[in-house]
Amino acid sequence: MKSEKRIKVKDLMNSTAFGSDVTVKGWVRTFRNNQFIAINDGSTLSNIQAVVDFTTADETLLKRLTTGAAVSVMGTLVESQGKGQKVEIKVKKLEILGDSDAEKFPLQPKKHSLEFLRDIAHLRFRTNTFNAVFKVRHALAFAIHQFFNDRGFVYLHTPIITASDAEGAGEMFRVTSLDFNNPPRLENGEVDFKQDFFGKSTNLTVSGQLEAELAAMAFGEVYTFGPTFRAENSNTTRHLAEFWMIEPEVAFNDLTDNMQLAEDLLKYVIKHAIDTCAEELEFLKTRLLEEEKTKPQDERSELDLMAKLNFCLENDFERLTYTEAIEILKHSAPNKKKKFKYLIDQWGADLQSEHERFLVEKHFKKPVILTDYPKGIKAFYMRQNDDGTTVRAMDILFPGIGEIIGGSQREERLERLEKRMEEMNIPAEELYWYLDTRKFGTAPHAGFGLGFERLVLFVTGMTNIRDVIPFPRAPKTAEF
RNA sequence: UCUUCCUUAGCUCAGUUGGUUAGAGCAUCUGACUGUUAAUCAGAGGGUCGUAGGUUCAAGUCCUACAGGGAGAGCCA
Repeated sequence: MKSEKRIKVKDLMNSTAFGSDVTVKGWVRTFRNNQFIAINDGSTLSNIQAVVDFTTADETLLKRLTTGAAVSVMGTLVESQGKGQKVEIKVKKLEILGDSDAEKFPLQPKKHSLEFLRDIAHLRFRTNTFNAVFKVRHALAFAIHQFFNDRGFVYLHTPIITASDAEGAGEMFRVTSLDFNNPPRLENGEVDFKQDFFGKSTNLTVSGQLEAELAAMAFGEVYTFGPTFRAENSNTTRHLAEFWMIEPEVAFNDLTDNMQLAEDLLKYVIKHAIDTCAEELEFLKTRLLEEEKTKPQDERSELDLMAKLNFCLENDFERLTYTEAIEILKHSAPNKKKKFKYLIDQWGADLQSEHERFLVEKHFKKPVILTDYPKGIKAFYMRQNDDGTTVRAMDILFPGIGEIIGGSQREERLERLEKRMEEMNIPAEELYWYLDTRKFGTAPHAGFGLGFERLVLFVTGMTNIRDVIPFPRAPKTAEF
């Protein structure tokens, strides 16, 4: 068959060019009744129905129309006689581009568990659920760039390999070209990293924030959007060893500006997903409803996916300080009845997941921004309040996800910063370049980190973070 | 890393107080039907019950260890 120009299924579904010949290429989802091929080409969740005349068609060719096979069909676009679809293709020419052995191909035209699909992540793109999830993921990524671009931010590529292990944002993955079995050693037995590729010990980045701050001190507003690596042994539905993070950093912003930027960003990208992924979100909404049917009544969410997203757009996020949150928690029913595993008794304790969930899902029932945490439980670079005990930190908590954003106004005063680094045993010499921003033209500034996969989790209504990134990297998991 | 649950056919699962040759639906194969919508109907094949030990006359079922997976926790985004 000579190569006719292929038309995407998405463009065909609403076409009224009946009688014209069209070519469609895609993958067989099902072949029914020896004559109806459901073809999906990924452009839409919908399949186009191609009808073959089995009385004249080559029987051996029809036998090869198995689930998963790649096909090219040329035929006349007609109004469907059947009820399930408006248009279909009356096939004139059928070509199998790639066979798919029905005995071995693991996907069937039926529901599969997410756990099973995770094991065949190289094939799961071919399912409706993952088609929808990754379309939404794309839309969100695109919207993030558009949001910042429209506001004059510079997209900054911060390094993936870094020599600074000073930030303390978690365990790091070492990067080396030394012979792992026989590394050069110093006289005291330690590995001699002077002989390593970079002449020093290097790791994969855990954050681009410190570098972003440097650029913010020149461009005013910058953001990063790249992969981040944490070697934590975290086995949860919301942690990955390799994930994508968005980190805006804005000069002259204070914490209030920072909160507003974060809220605006989240609302903008969710709106964009609603506007551009109507079909996908509708599918995911239904999927979630089906999934929740298997749960007991009291564990089901009150709002469906679309209602939840719209609710998020229409309401201001609840803003309160850590201290106010502690007061609410202290007097909450679960605390008094000792239902919390960790009871809130005094100021200064770190909030546990159960407390965050209570505030977001039970008390306020909407996204919550917590600010002004005790300095003891937060990073060295956060701006210290005059009370001497709290810092200008903010965490944005989402229902079902927990912390989706963590950020702060940064400590721009050199002396305060150096003192805090000393208290927290952060080696100042290694971070001389960071401290230089405070020596030369320091200015108030603020920023935050948005966990991209957590955002995708929220918008798609999926519940395991490993199902919203194509090839998840997690402890004991690096397949594909 | 901790707690807890799970592992039976390609997939999803059932399997009684331990008791003959371990079942179902879907998928696959064969045939029928031919405007179907996860097509339908008839028939067939397919399992050393996660692995290794142990208890017992007898283990899919009870015990132990290990492996893999899920959920929750910690760490965080």
